Amino acid sequence: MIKIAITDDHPLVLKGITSMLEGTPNIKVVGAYENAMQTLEKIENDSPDILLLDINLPDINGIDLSKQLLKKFPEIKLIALTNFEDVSYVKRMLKNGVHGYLLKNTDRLELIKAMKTVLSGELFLPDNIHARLLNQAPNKTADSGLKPNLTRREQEVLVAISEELTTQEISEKLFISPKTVETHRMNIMSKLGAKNSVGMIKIAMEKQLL
Amino acid sequence: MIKIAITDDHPLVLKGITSMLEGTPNIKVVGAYENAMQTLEKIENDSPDILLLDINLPDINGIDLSKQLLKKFPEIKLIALTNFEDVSYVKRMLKNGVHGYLLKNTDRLELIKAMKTVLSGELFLPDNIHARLLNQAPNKTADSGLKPNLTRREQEVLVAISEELTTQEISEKLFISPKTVETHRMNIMSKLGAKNSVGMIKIAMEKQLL
DNA sequence: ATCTAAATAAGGGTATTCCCTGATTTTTTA
DNA sequence: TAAAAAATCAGGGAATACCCTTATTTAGAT
Repeated sequence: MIKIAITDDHPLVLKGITSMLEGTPNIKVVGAYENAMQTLEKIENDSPDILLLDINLPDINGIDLSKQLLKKFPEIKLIALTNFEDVSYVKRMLKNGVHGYLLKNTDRLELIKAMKTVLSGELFLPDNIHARLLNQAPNKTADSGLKPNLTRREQEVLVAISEELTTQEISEKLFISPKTVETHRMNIMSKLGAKNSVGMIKIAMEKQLL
Repeated sequence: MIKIAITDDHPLVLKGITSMLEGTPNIKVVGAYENAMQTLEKIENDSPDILLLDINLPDINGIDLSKQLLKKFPEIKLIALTNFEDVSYVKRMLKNGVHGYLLKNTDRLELIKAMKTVLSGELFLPDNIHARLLNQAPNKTADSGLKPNLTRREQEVLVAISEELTTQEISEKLFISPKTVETHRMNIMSKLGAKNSVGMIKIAMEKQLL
């Protein structure tokens, strides 16, 4: 029997995961905590094999909590729960010894797979993020559901925008019309799901396109 | 019997809400949709009284979807599901005629209360967000030691800009004049040495201000 | 209590981005 | 070689950002 505990300040997530795991043989949810303090208080008594740990907690951040937990309970496997926006956190948590991470829009199968993986001593890294995070080298084989593939020209325009150039300046730099630059910019924004140039640069940096 | 449907691309949320409402008398979850398209396709057939609608959907945004839904099905009550980051969206959705909103870290009681409220024809606005909106909860930037000398307000404006909000939207979020927002933005750019908002966000991310 | 930094606000612009539409040419890929 | 993707260009207008200046009110520090 694998014992699971969850720390998340969203009751919805707590309920959701519990519900997902209900009826799964050999897995039992033994604890559900809403913040770091509660986790530290109750986890010893519940003695879970795995703790699913939300990164955004109200009291202290997931990084500090994971450090403390790993120090006190080195036998517990930690899986970070995260939205994909939290990439930088995840990186740091992995460095701190967290055993895996899951996107919050995970499904039941992945959840179970993650648990088996970390229990076997391996790291669990969902491959869609994994590619983005650790695979700095552009691996074109991966189905880039999350990493939008910009064309060469779009990439150039993106870089130019990130250099604070105006449309006019970019057009002069690349020897194309300002209208073309605008088209490229719109297409980049569309591909990245950004509402404006600020979002474009933010997302591009998070996805390591810059 | 109150019929509920849910639109959210996170299976966790779907499961969580369904699980929360299970066993509640007079409430039944009749539909669960993962995106806007599915919602539009299936909602007529399911004919829920209330739709819980996530604001961040993969295909189109919650604002557009709520507009469409309210036009086609004016009798349906819409409750926006949101993280607190989405304050500006919520405002716009309320303007569009949405009947209430819930934080995703809601609990069962609030959920049920929200439903009863909107069914009675009133708006449901959870008071914790209300307080947040009114008080302008200071963002927790405890470790401001390393950072350039941005003031608290500048920090808030910076974050808002990074969330792709316009000057107008930021002014509504922070309850200050658009001109003040512009002043803050100018001062931030000046402090960071950026030529425009793009540079501002880029530098801010590099300096880990975001 | 006084001084100072911060936050607020506005006028009056100019520059730039954003958005939609529609289109032609070039390059890559199946 | 045909089809698809990429790159090119444009008009026209709305929305937003950018810039400089000045000024009052508020809050924090000595």
